[in-house]
Amino acid sequence: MSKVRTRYAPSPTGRMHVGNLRTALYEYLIAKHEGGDFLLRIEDTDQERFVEGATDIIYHTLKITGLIHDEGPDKDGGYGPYIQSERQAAGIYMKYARQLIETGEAYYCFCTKERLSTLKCVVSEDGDMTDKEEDIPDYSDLNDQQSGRGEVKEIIKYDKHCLHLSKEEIEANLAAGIPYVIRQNIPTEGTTAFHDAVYGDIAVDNAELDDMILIKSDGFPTYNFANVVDDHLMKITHVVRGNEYLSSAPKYTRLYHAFGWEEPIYVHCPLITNEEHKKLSKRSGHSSFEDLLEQGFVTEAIVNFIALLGWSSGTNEEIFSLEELVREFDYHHINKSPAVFDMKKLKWMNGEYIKRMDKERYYELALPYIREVIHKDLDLKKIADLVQTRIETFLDIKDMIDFFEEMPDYDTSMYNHKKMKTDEEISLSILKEQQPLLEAFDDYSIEGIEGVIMGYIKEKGIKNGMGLWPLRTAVSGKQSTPGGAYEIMDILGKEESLRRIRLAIDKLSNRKAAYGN
RNA sequence: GGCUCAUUGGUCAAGUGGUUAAGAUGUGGCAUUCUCAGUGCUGAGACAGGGGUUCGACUCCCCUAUGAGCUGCCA
Repeated sequence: MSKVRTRYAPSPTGRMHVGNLRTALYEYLIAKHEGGDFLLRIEDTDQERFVEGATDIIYHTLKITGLIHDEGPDKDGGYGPYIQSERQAAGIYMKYARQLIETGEAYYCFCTKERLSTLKCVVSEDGDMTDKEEDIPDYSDLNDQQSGRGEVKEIIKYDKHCLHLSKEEIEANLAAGIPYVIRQNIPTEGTTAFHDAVYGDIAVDNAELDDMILIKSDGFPTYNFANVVDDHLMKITHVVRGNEYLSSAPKYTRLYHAFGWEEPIYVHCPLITNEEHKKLSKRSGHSSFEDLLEQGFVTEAIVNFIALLGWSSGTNEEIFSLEELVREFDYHHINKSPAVFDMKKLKWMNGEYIKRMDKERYYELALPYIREVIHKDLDLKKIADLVQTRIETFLDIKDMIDFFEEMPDYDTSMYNHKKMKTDEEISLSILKEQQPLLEAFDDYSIEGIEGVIMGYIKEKGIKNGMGLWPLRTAVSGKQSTPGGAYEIMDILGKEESLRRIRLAIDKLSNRKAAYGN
């Protein structure tokens, strides 16, 4: 069996959609699981949608996720060029298109858009005929279209008008420089069948298939054509792509047959949807890898999570490093039904990764978020340690530690706590008693403070909670904090801790005065 | 509208004719801890519906329903 070769073939149109990232992941895993090669091919045949800088995003994403390609524009493996616009310039696609014309599998089409629009029309609900052109949604943001074609009742296929042009007419048109496209000639009868590794055998009536355009009037190939040609030329063994391509797969099959090429193994992946079970869109706010990074997720967790969207190891294990995924991944276990991108579970998984992260890397990632909140001269690493086991994303840090920077304005009712058997009254007297003890010593380490406070609690014979709840509340002003009173005071230091305790005493005293008891 | 695909707890999912239908996440409770988080224990929660085939169907077939994707000189 020949060496496994897979390819990731994104078009540089912006951010890296998580669906595409998962496709890249699966392609990488399939190749690496078998010791094969993973290639990168840039599909920039749509000049209108090309976005400056998008290729950099692709390179960068593959790099930081660890999906390292063996061949690509920057790594020649002998099958280049790896950028379709360059391949186009080299005349590759036109050459193969002409070959198809020779054999009658394709033909020139000189139809104008106007003529085509009379063919393809839209009948709206009320029966009005509208020009289809007007109804074409903004495809640059197709994902956000909720029902761009909701009213489409009927679309008529291309009528093969130009298939019947005589050789002379074609020559004359070409000579006259009339714009043309090259279309695939699909038989009107019979069926086309193909096999997909995930979905099994699928057959479609040829009558359903449109004569799709292979070469556009600007001379560029369409995705449909370039993909087939390049996959063959680059000896791709497993073609992995999203489920949205399943319907067009028969056309690709016809192309392979037309060329007499062997078909690759198709692996169509289930769709990734949002909570509403719709294709993940920009509106959901987390459709791209970059969105996720901005939301405080770590790359390993993202990779791990999306690997599990449509695939399962069959074991009870869910946390996998990329290396483990390479070892475990078997594309035969990819499942068919669409998967909802569940942020809740991603958050959980991200938390797991943060907890397991070694200190050095964790500090590197967390410190920037801490610096956003803390400007005082505090031990930021200690603060980071406190939240490492408590956050799910780095964005959680802010709300958790803001009280270190500035004492929040809190209500004294917070001192009422049934379980701790404490209220404002009790808290006030406890704080008043603890204050001088805390004034009188200088070792503000966790152990030092613990020694003093525990000594006090023992002496008074009260429960830990009763002795600690008022203190923690006083120094934090928060219902809940990462870590306890000792840890907080250790970070705050003697001066600030006592300042806050005095503040609390004042606050409680004033309240007492106000209520007159 | 047509075509294609899908349908196991809220979500991700295991399961390939005989199971008490895993596990995870989320969610409820209890315990522990000065709070939170964590940890431990524990609870609730699923085979879309209807017909077949079969001794037996979550598993196979058909129909229905629902959902999704495609239906572009976009990928």
